Amino acid sequence: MASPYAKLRHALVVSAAKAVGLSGDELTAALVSQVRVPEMGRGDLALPCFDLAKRVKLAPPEAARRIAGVLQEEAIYERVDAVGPYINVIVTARHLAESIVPAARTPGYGRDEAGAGKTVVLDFSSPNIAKPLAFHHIRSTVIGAALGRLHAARGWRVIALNYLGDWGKQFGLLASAWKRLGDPARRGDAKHLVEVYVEANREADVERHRAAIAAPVEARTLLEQLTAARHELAAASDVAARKKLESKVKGLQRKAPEGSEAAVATYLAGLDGQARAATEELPAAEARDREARLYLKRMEEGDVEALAEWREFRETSIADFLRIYSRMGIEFFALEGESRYSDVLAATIARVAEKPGVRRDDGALVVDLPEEPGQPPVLLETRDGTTLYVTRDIAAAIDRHQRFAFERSLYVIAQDQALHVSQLKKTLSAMGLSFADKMTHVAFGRIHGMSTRRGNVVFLDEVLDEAVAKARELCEASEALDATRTAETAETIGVGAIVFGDLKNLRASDYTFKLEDIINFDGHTGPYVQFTHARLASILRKSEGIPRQEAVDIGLLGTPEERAVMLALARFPDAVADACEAFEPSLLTRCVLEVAQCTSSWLSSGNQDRSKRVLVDDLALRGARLHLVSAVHSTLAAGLALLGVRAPDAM
RNA sequence: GCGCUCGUAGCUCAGUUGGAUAGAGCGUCGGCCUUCUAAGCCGAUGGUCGCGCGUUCGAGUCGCGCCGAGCGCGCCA
Repeated sequence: MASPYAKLRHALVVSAAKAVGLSGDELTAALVSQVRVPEMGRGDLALPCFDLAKRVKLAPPEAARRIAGVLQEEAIYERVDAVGPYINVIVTARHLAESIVPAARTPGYGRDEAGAGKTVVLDFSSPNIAKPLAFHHIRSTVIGAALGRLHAARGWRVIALNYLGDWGKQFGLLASAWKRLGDPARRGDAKHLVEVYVEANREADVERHRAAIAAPVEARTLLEQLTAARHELAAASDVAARKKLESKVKGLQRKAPEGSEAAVATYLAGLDGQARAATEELPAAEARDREARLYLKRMEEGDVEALAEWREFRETSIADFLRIYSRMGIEFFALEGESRYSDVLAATIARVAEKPGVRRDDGALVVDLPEEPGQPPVLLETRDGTTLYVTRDIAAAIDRHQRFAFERSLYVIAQDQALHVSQLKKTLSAMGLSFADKMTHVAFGRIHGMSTRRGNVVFLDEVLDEAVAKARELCEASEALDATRTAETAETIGVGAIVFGDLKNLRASDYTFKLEDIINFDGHTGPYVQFTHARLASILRKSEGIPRQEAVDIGLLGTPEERAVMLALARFPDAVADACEAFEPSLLTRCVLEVAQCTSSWLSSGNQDRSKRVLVDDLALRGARLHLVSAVHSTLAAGLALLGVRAPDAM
């Protein structure tokens, strides 16, 4: 079912084409996509006539004039202007109201059946057990959950999978460190597990120790290179050579220590000290790293004791994750970790090995992708004989296709992993599995500026708590809110602000995390939309009932504020469809914001001019306005629900 | 070095397959609580769209070059 907005565009294009003697579905489709909202608020719709004019060999302004002349005769247009090569139309308020408001009040407005009979598998959130659910996990979690709801709204069967990182070396690390660092009394405490893991990771970080050992030499080499490069630059005369040297010096300066001679000496001495310490600790770190690998090996060989330990850690982490997911209203079809595939890995490797290009290299099993020269090969198995995550992803992809026969399989994973996902798809393709084409990497950008109070991790849970605390202050001060509902409403608003805040950003671009911004509820935020929704609910409560559809003359609507609200509402179904097809929830977020903004202006206009209020004395007008209120109220609620944000009726 | 992403207002970001005078929010400044909820509304301020060529009737958008940023690149996930 087409949206009211799509119908308006379609009608305009069909008439315009007919006016110059053209028709046809293909032409119509092409023209519909050219229709836009005119600038300067000079109308409801604008059609640039370049394309149309070309087809009938007229100058664009001439074509626009002719078309405008014909459109003027149509009853649904209040005004038609040809401005140069553009046609701007204003649709009559009556037509807007009649075509939009009843549709928007229909339950299920924005939903359709485009995905009926099809299955989408979504892989999202996917935290690693033993590590905390950190703030950066919000992106995959919230984008994936929104895409699931969007697909469901379009009739898809949705399989939401949380592919836990519950297998791998990090378990060996945690288990072996637990014996030394763990507090037996706090076995079931997820926070304590994280503490142990972080410390274990630090201890066994062989790379970090080696880097520390190499650091003093590297720093001195850099300084020498910098000095040499500066001398060369001073001596060089050729312009091209100078330019090259300048950029070299600049590059070196970025990495080299700076400051006075004394400061540099102190810095180098510091590095020397760190290197000595690292040299001492390195053997222990290597031993712990080896211990962790061996533990994983024992797990993969089915060692009962090792598996029991692993299972317990896993349960503790999962319980904590589920608590946070439930705060955000997120449910999964299943939490299926990598461990699900531990039994079929050998068979998977054997199956991949049937394809040419699989070879042993320094003990490790690698797959060459010949069509990708210069690209790194895929590693299936380490020289220790343990598997890597690509191996497990291959097994998982095959399994998912067998179980769900998906039409789409979406991997909501950070952009960083682009190479990994593309290798996964290419390996599957090379194995002759054509469903690889149905797999899409829904990549998202990084969150910068995670200013932290401890270490490098901001816990998602803590950010939610901060936002809820801020919301509670406001709720306690609110006169509109019943005191018994403060806590519940604060949770709704605080969590909603965080979820909405993330989904407002274009998924592919990086964004900067600032706690102050994220818990600031002023401006275009989740609480802004929720607040608008609450105001509408309040009006409905005070209205003494909404008249039946037949008893209302909806065409009485027509102030500029009301027109703006209706036009914004008309685009809602398009936003749902577009957000789903582009895997871009922010398209819906922005649409919802626009509806809320127009509505907010509309409602506030009643403060200056009482005749613009919804609850006016003229009962016919009041009835029509109440219908618009109820249309916006239900649409905002539906939009927020798709995004995973609750809509309070008072705040 | 190779590959991917990106550079728009003081800050954070939009800008629909190339279309009219590049838009929001935050911030700053000024109005509006006798108000269907001020978490709001109205107005002002603020931009050589990184730089330079090119394609086009038309470029923030497409191509090339340069400058700058981030990420990835065999035994972690």
